[in-house]
Order: sequence, then C-alpha cells, then structure tokens
Amino acid sequence: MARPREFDEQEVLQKATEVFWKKGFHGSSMQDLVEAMDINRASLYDTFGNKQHLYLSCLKSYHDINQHELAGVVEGSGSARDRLRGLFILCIERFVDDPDRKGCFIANATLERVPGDPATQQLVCKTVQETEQLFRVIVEAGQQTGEINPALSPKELAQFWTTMLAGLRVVVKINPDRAALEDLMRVAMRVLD
Amino acid sequence: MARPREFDEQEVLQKATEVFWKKGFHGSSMQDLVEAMDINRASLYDTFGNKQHLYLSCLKSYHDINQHELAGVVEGSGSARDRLRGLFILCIERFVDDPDRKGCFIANATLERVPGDPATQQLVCKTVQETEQLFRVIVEAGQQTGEINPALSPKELAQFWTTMLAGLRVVVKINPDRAALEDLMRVAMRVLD
DNA sequence: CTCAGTTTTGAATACCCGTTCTAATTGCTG
DNA sequence: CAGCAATTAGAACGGGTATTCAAAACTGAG
Repeated sequence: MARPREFDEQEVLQKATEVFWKKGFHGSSMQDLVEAMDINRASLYDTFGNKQHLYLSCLKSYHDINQHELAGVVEGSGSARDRLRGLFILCIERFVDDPDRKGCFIANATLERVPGDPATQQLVCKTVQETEQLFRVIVEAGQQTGEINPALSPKELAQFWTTMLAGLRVVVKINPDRAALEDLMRVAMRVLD
Repeated sequence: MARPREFDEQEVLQKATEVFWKKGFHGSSMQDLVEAMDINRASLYDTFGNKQHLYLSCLKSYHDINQHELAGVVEGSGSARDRLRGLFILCIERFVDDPDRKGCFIANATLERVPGDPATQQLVCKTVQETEQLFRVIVEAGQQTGEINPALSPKELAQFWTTMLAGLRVVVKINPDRAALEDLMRVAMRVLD
C-alpha cells in the first residue's frame, strides 16, 4: 500500500457542511472550504470531486443525521401528541441554540438551489417525503388511540405539519425565540381537534 | 440641462429583480444584470450604486408591489374567512403561475442573506410585521362577526398564518401544485374553529 | 451655434473564482 | 532498506468577479 490519509473524511465533511450551511453554495468559495476543512486543495478534489459534489455530500450527511434524530423521537415513547410536540421542540431547540442562526441547511438549500440543481432538488424531495412519513406515523397512531380526530386525512395532516415545519425554518431566521416558536406550535396543534 | 437617460429606472429595476429573484444575490453576476437590464455598466453603477444596493432596491420594489396587492385583498369585501382564503389563493396563484418557479423573492432573500446582511434582514423584518398585521386585521374582523372563535389570540393567530405562508413559500419549490397547496390552506383553516 | 452638464461607451482595473498540475513527501510492502 | 503508490504541498491556470476610468456622444439652455 501507500501513504494513508492524514484527515478523517467524515470530520472534514462536517467542517465543510458548516461553511455551506452558513454561507450557501454560491456564498462559499473553495478558499473558504479549504481553510475550514484544513486540508489541501488537491486532497479536497481527490476525495470529494468538485464543489458541487462536495456540496451534495454535505447535504446528504446533514440529511442523514437529522432524519435519524427525528426518527428517534417518532419511535420513542409517549402519546402521539407528545411525540408530535417532541419533534417540533427538537427542531426548535436546534435552531435556537445555534449562535450562527444558520436555520435549516436543507431549507436554505431548497430556496437557493431549487429549481436549477436537479441533484439538490431530488434530495430535498426525498427529505420532504420522509418528513411527511414521520408525521403520518404519528397521526395514524394518534387516531388509533383517539387522541386525534379520526375523520381527518392522515396524508393531509402530515403535509400540513411538514409545511408548518418549513415555515418555522424561515421564521426562525428573523425571530429565533424559543417561546414564540413554541407558541406557534401550540396554535398549530389545534388542527388536530 | 444635459443629456437625458435612455432608459426608464423602474423598468430596468424590474428586469434586475427578475434576475436576483431567479438566481439569488451570489448567483447573479453583474454581467447577468447588465445583459438583462440592457443598459451599460457605468449607467448601472451611476443609477443604482453597487450590486448590494441594486439588490436592496429590487427587494424593496418587490416588497412594495406585493404588499400593496395583499392589502387590496384584506381591504376588499367578503367575510373574514373569505378574505383569508383570498390572501392565500393570491399567493398560491403567483407561485403556481410562474414558469420559472422562483417562489417568493423575500423568502429566498431571507434564507440566503439573513443573518449576515443587516439591510436585507431589516426589510424582511418589516415585511413579516406588515404581513402579521394584515392577518391580524382579518382575524379581529372575523372575531367581531363571530366567524372566528373570539377566545383565540389575534396576535398568535396572525403569527401562525404568517408562518404557514412562509411554509408554502418553501413547499412550492418542490411541489408547485395549486390543488395541493389549497388543501394545505384548508387544513390550516381548522385552527380558527 | 456654442458649450456646460450628463449619459453612454467600451476598455481596463485588480482581484477572486474553481480547477489542475508538477514535484516533493510519506508510509507500507516485499 | 528499496521501491511503489498514494497523499501532500503550493504554485499556476484561464476565466470570471465587481468596480472604475477616460473619452466620446448627446441634449438643451443661453
């Protein structure tokens, strides 16, 4: 064999994600990325292809981590309504705790890159479907226990919640206040009655 | 006097808006703008300052047109619920009818430029407040006529609707389907009961 | 008809972009 | 320890970036 890598691929990908997340695709230069990742230009290109490909790798990594975390809440214990609240509170926490106020990387990517970048669009599309599915699982569970009005369409409710979550991801950029965001959630919970 | 301008300021500003709206701030080059506006570089700089300043002028122009249109619906005739629906349907129409799927310029600007560009942030902040105020007017009218549960907080309802509208502005990028968006609106209307 | 005042023109500025190249360095295998 | 193979370093590439400049073109007032 030959000389081994001096860096951990996941580790530097995480650092690149921070840059893209904060500055967007066009707002991040390769110079920014090289400095943040603390690896050489050539290593970057050898390992991650080009800027576009690196961006997608970051987006995928972010998506996987996030979706896994959300799925944990959905599969957790508690009533349907509690798990629904838990989902939102988790997201709100992430937004509010970030001193850089980067919001949601995927939401940012959507508004910057869709339409125009089919690869990003595809990933976002997948994310939306998965998020809807998470909500749907909760709704259907809640309808079985009687917590949620069984006359309502699980699909439409799931889409509503997904939209609401997307809205939070915009609003949080202007008003990153935990209490206000949780108030919003409480109002939105009324559609379940 | 001296030589007069060969172009109409509002007209070329509109063309610049299209570019920024479609490609974002960093995604638009001065070359793109010069070509789209069909004026000379120097004229552009003389009239609009620099790229950042032109961007803000576009954003302000878009904001004014949009807000004026929405205010028209709010001040129009019909029940509170009808006017609420009217507001959403107007926005949905705009999104769905656009072949470029640009979404909402201000939402795009928010996720690309906030935080980091204080001037954009300030304009977005103002827009959010104005939008909330529009919703609030409708809610309070509806509570007087008994269409809307008077026990609910007008402020919180207005914020909820604003968030919902923001959510639509993200979702529409992925699924620009009128029927689906109107379904979302109908679900969201349930919070008023 | 002159000429001051403005706009237009198109080139030029200096710098940053994403990407690639060559050469030097390194660690593992035989 | 020799030699292979991959990684590293840092310069170099052509082209694009936002912005400015000097000169030409133009309009209307005196």
